[in-house]
Amino acid sequence: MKEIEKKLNDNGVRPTAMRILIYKYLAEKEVATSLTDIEMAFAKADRTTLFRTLKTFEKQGVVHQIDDGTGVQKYALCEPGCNCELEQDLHLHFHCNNCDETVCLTEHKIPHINLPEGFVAEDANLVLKGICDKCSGQ
Amino acid sequence: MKEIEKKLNDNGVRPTAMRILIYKYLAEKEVATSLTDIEMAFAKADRTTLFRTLKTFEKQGVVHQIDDGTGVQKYALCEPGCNCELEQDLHLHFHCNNCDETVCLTEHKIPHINLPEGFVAEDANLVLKGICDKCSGQ
DNA sequence: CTGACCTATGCAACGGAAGTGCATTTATTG
DNA sequence: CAATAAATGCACTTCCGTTGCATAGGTCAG
Repeated sequence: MKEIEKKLNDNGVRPTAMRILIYKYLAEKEVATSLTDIEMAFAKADRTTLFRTLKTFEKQGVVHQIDDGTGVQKYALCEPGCNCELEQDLHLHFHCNNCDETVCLTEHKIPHINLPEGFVAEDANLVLKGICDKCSGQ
Repeated sequence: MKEIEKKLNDNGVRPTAMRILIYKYLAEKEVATSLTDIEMAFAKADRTTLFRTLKTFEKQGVVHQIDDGTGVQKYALCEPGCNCELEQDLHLHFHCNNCDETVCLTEHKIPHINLPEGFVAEDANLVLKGICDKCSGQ
């Protein structure tokens, strides 16, 4: 518990009870999580609070946002030392068509792409879809 | 005009007046187009009709859907000979943060990625964001 | 030609999700 | 303890995708 408080403090986020719980939830879940997921888990909490908590986490580099093509924004904790905004740190995400879960493949960076003249890339998003390790093992 | 009719027929889409107009609009626009874009251009037409037309086009391989991370579904005409569903035909898309337009880079295929054991990729989506050729020239 | 039929179109409404404004509570600091 | 700032909760809006149902319009068999 204390580590979470410290982690949040280090990122400039005031460690309120709610925020610690949300952080803990994200840490245990280990897959990309939507606002609605969190809402289900914390039925008492207000959607707005959860929404703003995630936005705060994102701004302060605690989580990064993931667009996995489902049309729902998801979030996952940043790895220690993760610099989401830097192009070389962009890892890819895998969305399982079977269990509908999305995971970060932090070891797999997005390869560099040679663009046509005039195009300047600042950011990239790569999502692979298919069957994940848990589902393919069945 | 006749070519469009033929093209639609060849793809198993009945070439109604509306559909020909929509096809023409997409062809002239040359960038990924949202339902709302089309709605603006055809103020008299009903949103549902446009929506269903796009879905029909998609199913019949006339257009492919693009998720450029803006949270809005977009569509673009398939190139002749494009097999959107095949993995080797997956090209990448470029979203300009300045003019907000998304273009297909049909020449640039998504590079093959080696996934961890147990992961089976069936589909992929790569979106680069930055400044496009038109905007960087200014 | 005509009626039966299928398809396309139009209208209305729903539902999910992101987002905002404002009031209230909780925490921090002088 | 008072003053201030930050976090939380409630209500509401907007946007977009989507569906159900009724109608119009083209197609085809008899």
